[in-house]
Amino acid sequence: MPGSNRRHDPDRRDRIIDAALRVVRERGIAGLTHRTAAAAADVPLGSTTYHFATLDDLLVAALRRADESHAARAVFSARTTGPPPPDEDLAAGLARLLGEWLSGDRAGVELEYELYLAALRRPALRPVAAEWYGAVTAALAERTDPRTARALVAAMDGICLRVLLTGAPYEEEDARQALARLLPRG
Amino acid sequence: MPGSNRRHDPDRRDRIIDAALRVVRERGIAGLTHRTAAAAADVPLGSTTYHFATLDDLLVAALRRADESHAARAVFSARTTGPPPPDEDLAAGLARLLGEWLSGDRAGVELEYELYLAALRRPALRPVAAEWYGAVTAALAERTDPRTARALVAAMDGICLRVLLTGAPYEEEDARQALARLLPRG
Amino acid sequence: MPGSNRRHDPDRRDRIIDAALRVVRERGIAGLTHRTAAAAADVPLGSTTYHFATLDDLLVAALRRADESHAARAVFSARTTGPPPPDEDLAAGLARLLGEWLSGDRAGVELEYELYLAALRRPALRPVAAEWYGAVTAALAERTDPRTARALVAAMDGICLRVLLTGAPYEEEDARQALARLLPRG
Amino acid sequence: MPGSNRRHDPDRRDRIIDAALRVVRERGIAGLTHRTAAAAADVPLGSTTYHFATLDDLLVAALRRADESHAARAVFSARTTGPPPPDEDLAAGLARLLGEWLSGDRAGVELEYELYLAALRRPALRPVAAEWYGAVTAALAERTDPRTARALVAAMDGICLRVLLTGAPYEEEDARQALARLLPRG
DNA sequence: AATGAATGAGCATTCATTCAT
DNA sequence: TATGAATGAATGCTCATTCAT
Repeated sequence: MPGSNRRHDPDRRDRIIDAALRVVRERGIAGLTHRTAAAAADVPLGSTTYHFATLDDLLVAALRRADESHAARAVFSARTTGPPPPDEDLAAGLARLLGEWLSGDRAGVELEYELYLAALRRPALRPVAAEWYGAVTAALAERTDPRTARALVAAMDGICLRVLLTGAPYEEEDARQALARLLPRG
Repeated sequence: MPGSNRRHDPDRRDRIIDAALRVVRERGIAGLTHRTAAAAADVPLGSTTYHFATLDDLLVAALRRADESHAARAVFSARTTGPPPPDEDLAAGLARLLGEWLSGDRAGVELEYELYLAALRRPALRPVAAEWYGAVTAALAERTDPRTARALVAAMDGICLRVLLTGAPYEEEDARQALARLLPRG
Repeated sequence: MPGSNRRHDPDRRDRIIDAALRVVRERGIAGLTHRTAAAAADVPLGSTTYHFATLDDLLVAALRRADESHAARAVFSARTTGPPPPDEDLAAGLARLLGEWLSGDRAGVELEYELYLAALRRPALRPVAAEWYGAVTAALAERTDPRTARALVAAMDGICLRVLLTGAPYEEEDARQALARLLPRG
Repeated sequence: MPGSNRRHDPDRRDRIIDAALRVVRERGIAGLTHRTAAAAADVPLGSTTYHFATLDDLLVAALRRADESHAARAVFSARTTGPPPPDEDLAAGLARLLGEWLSGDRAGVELEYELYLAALRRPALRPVAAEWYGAVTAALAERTDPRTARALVAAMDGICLRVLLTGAPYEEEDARQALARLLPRG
């Protein structure tokens, strides 16, 4: 069986990280262990402990990668840069964006939020959370002033949180109106 | 040997909940197990599993109690009921309240937020989170309309989250201004 | 709430036994505990331990009741007594009977066999097993001689066992032929 | 301290299986746990869970080994292959074989039957039971046709079952006569 | 007579980590 | 360099039984 035991496997480390992200997506951070990562990556247990001596090492690597490929961030950038769509204002655009995000891949939404919220208890993750917050705020600041951008991000965060934590439905018109109020009055 | 084994202990359930809150405060939700709760409450392991068949049951009880004894809620009520303080508007009051809360017992703040955020991945906690959200919103609605109250709560949630997750300092004036914008325009 | 706490409940013991049988049917003997019986009977745990001090007491009572209401036994009697059906011989009738039994309520079949086989390791159940064996043999002996009846019962037992233990399909024609060979040659 | 902890122990898996068989022999399947197996094999608990992730895995291995080393099977082969003993026919040989088996190591007989019968409620064991059934039937089929072999095995199973479950004595002459009837009539 | 509370023992299983190869 | 084997600790949870009421 040629190739059955891949002795030289330079991508293995990367594949373990991807597998770890998959595990967190499906079973939460609490479900990430050396074993679950090894199983998801289809590598021996010893391989995960070899490449990531402790679980924290693996978690940090996973978060870093999640940050890089963060879907929401890309979407944010695409939507909030460039000339504004002619027929909708910023508040309506953001409200619609939230609606699309929340009604899309829910597992992905939860994955991103869980990683983000994990910073509450893991100081090591705070720089990553701060980076993400800064990136989103900066993207929004291109369409308004920085202070307003921070307020918008906070409000959007709180709105999403309510949906995700209480199971309440997302009310796009409510969100649009709240975000609109936060904009500077011409 | 009378009294050597306290078979009759009517407050035991309550003491276990308190112990669970202490454990979560000090070691996070991940540190809460039947065993750690039993040790913290100084009761046998079987006692925790008897009163709370699953860990989720214990977590729900803990979150509910945290809500009940939530300092912030009491303060909310005190601040938002009765005639408004003459020399400060609602936005300034809420911004000051957040500042006091965030600069007070930080471990307590993290405890409450961690329990609240845990609902993201634990559906059993969602009804409790929803209750809490509803109670806070209702308290605020007495000073404004319900839709505005929801927007205020979301914004405050998002503002706190940023402080807690990124380590950024709390900017009371920023918060005041954002909350003020959310109020209906006279 | 009238009747909500039924203080005097003379059928409770009986209901617990019925519940125990239901538990064994669904989860096997290994699944029968004071707790599962209490839950199935919708009575407090203390009620099961009160009426049946040990689990064995409950198990014995359950087996006795199963024996009484043994469906297969009734069917056997109905089929093997009275004048023989004109157009089928004894072997064909028994083979058909087995087929009907095995293709009917499989949980019931497994319940009965599990209780029966439990006598292997529980001497207390052997008299019950012996009684059942004797009853079936006696019913068959009315249509042939006792020695042949015992052989028929043994063969039927072995045939069922193969189906139940290996998952092999029941082959009625094979069974009919084997049973026919066991009959005395005219 | 060389040798103080035997990290390298290539036979450990085998010893655990043997220990499991010993446990089942003495305390029944219900008495087989990871812990009892570990204690009987004089290995740490983790060693049993490492080699057999679930109890069913251990049970399957035990049943397979019991089958392999099944004394009866060896005897079967010896008795049923080669030229038939001149002075006894197949039925008499099998009846004698059963008698020897049932009057020999009774704990061993019960061990094997208990493992075999456990397939009734444990689907994981069914393939092993089917293998065993097939092997015995194939051995017998060398002395007669397959259909007759299956009938003989079923009858022998039923005969043994009656002895084991009801405590009735084994009647070799009855058995011989029943098995003889099952043979094809020349 | 009946039962809620209690508890120590035990369960299968998972785990991070170590170690010999 | 890589990994199968190993292990002690811990996990959530179930249990039969006891006991005070």
